[in-house]
Amino acid sequence: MPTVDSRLPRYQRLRDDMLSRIASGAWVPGVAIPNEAQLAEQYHVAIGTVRRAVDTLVNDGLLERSQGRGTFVRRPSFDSSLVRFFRQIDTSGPPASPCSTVLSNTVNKPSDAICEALDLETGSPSIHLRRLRTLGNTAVSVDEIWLPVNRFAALRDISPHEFGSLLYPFYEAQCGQLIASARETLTVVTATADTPGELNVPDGAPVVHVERLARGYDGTPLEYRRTWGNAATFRYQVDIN
Amino acid sequence: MPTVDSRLPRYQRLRDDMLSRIASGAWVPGVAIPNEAQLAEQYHVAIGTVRRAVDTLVNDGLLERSQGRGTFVRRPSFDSSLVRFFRQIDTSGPPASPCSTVLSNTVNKPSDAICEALDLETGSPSIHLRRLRTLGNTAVSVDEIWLPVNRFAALRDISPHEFGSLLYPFYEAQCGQLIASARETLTVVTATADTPGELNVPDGAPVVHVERLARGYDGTPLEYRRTWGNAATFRYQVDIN
DNA sequence: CAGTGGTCTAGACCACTGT
DNA sequence: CAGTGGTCTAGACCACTGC
Repeated sequence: MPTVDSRLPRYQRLRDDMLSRIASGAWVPGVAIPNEAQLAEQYHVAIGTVRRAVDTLVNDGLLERSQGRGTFVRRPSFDSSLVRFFRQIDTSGPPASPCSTVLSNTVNKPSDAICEALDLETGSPSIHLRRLRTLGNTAVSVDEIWLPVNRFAALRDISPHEFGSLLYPFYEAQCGQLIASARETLTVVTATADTPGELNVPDGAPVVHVERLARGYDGTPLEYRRTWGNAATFRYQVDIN
Repeated sequence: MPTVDSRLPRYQRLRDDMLSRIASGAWVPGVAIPNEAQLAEQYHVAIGTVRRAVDTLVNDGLLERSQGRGTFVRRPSFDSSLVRFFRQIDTSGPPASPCSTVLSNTVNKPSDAICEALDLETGSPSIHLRRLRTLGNTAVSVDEIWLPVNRFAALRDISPHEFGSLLYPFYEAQCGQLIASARETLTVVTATADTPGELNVPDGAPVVHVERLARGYDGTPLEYRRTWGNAATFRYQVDIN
């Protein structure tokens, strides 16, 4: 057990160490981590203690167990993202599957607020994507995305139509950048001249705005995103207790 | 271990049994449940198995452990309710604490949809509360609340100003009805003549609408609620991974 | 079949709470 | 101080996966 040896419980120190292995990329999504008996031996603890540490990481969504196969680093699925709650508005036709298209890929200087969110010097250039999401024949949302050039340089030479439908696996494949978590903030605004025209909402109509800051396993901010969507297509549900 | 003895793991059967003790009121919020050694003996299992069952209920927010004191049935706090994300709009003055007032308490026949949600015969009468929530000098939201008369009869003779600021503890004290969980659905609408006038929003302005169905420990629907709030004061945040 | 995670036990010892 | 939950151990056996 390296590093600090304060009087934290062993399973927590163990958890922290396993987390750093994930963050550093030593353990990578898709391949099994060492089995419980091996971990118990490596860390000189009982197998029950290993299980407990693994439990906490499974709970946090970082690991995934599969009986008989092993324990794996999980790729975040973002199932609970707010932007998944835009629904099809024209239900007369058949249910449509969502589709997304990158409209443009440029490099520019984002606002000071965005630089700050991404931990960049104010005025630094940044990769800027615009993306349209549709459901059936109607536009549901428009994304504006900013990425730091130093980590995402490989994206500069890629033309919009070459982007995949899912961006996060694409980031991983092209730039080796893994998204681990994000914070989203929802507000409601009214459409103005600044609202992305692709949405086709009249001025004054309510628009749902979602701001997202996504981070890597080590907590570094990797992506800043703003999404606008027609409020009429938005329906969000939570269970509480 | 009463009831079914299928091939579920013991800790799950144990969990189910403890859950039914909570649902039936045999274990009540505020007083400690039997200690782990006693439970282990009662159920004829090892203490580790008891701990595991308790763990799941703690995770689900139904029990609460307190080292050295005991394990208790938890009163739900509804910290993550959507309606807690209406914020003060006039931040020039001092930060204000939220305040809520019951405006009216009547008995009437709610819409068919509401009867269905509450598992009532269509056309059954129901208790109907209207409530105003303010933050500082501004109205943040208006609630319309429906409660089945058979369980909440004691509320009929209570005049609006006698209601407490927190309704759920009030339900518990007056009617012995405990709220265990709820489902909330958020949509965005535009203000019309039907929008509660207390909100002071102009026609056409965006309004956040939250629908809530709250249930008891046994899953019975106990309260149906609709909340309207000025969208400009709404800011909702989630962490995802 | 060997290897993995899942369940369960019985017990030791620690840390915190309230009297 | 006695009583509670919190940590940790070492081992047995089961259930599932993939070869």
